Amino acid sequence: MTAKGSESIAGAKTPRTARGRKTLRKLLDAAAVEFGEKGFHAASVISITSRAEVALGSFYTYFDSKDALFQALVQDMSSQVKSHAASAVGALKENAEPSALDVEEVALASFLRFASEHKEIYRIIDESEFVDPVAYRAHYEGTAARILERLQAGAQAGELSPDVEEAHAWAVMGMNVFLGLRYAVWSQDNDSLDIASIARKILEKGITQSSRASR
Amino acid sequence: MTAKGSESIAGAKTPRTARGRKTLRKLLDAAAVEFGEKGFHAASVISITSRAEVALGSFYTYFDSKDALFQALVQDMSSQVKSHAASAVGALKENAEPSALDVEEVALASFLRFASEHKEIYRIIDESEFVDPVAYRAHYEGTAARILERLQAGAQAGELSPDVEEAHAWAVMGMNVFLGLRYAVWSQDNDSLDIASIARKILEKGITQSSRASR
DNA sequence: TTGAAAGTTGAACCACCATTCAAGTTTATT
DNA sequence: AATAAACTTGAATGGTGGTTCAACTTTCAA
Repeated sequence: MTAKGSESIAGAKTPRTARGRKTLRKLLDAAAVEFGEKGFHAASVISITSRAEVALGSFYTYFDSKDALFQALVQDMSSQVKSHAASAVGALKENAEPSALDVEEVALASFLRFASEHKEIYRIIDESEFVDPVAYRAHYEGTAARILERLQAGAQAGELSPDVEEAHAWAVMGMNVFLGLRYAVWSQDNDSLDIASIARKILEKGITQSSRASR
Repeated sequence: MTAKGSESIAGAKTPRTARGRKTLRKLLDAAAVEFGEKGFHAASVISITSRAEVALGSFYTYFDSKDALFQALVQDMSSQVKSHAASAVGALKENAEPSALDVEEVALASFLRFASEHKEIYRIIDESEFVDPVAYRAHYEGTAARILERLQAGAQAGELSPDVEEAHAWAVMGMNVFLGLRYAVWSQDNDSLDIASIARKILEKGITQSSRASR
């Protein structure tokens, strides 16, 4: 779960021994589960430490406060979403020059897969609106900016309408987020790929130049 | 603010005198502001009563608990969003037989107007995910169901693709919600009508039958 | 091996509310 | 005017849960 192995976690005090690193990881994992299940306020520090099988006091060896832990988790989740999509898109570009729509479809499909494996992200990102508003805005503004870049690249290439602007990115993001909530988090029975291809079709004749859309 | 004048509020004890009705209204309005500004947990009962200029104890004359008040507010907000959009769409149908896209555009425009006048809705609905999960699901499932009905009516009329299904409704809802967050709640400088027409164009060639989209 | 640094432990502290309640005031009714 | 019902008031209660801390154990380095 959570990020890689060795880089230091924002907001957490960096452990100096192997034992410390193990404890920190246990705390982060337990916290992700607790916050995902109960939300920030209902999850107590003691519920987190006992899930992690660590003493209450140890918590404060690694975090200044319950808030600091939550903020660390938001950052971690946010950057995981980002890098997950980025690597899926990157992989796609390895082989051929994909169309802008291929890119969006793959980005959504990878997001859906990620969300169904980490259903906590929704609750954690959502609750950051109240616990860490700056991180909340940063998450969505950053995501929208990345989408907009892709769309503008598509416009540049002549595949998408030259009028694409910020609002289009927010519309795409909204679609993706809600499809994820409904079909990755709330239920699993639908195939992610089907959902992604529905979204693709919506975009296909929506932001493609109409002269090409008619084909 | 909040609902009309005389109907009883779900979850609140109905006052029997004019003085009581006035106090209840003050509490509901103060609560909407407090919850909107601080969120459910950071807003204390005493902060609500003192904003309403009412004694702490009076709160419990009208509500069984802080939770009950919040639930009343969620229901109120949810049904206000619903009826606001419904009446805008209803008004549109008075004059002529509008196209399915006209209907969606008007529904979004009215939602954006409503959201910019009631920026609290976002935080209240969002936080209901943690405070009253049943209401949270009900809100989004209900909204999606209403959108789907409209889309299916459009399909019936031959204007929209016959394949429209639940996922399309969720995609539209996601678009609308995020456009509202960005352009009605977070900033105001853009014209709601411009945003609604951008969304309309996205849908226009996305869910319109391609034979017609080519025109 | 040994001392210092790192990490662990859980009881105790404390601040913060949600909620209760008994005593008071206002309003409606006859 | 008189009485009951409705409503108001804010101090007191009780529980929760974040945070601190001093004693203890483990790990690391020389």
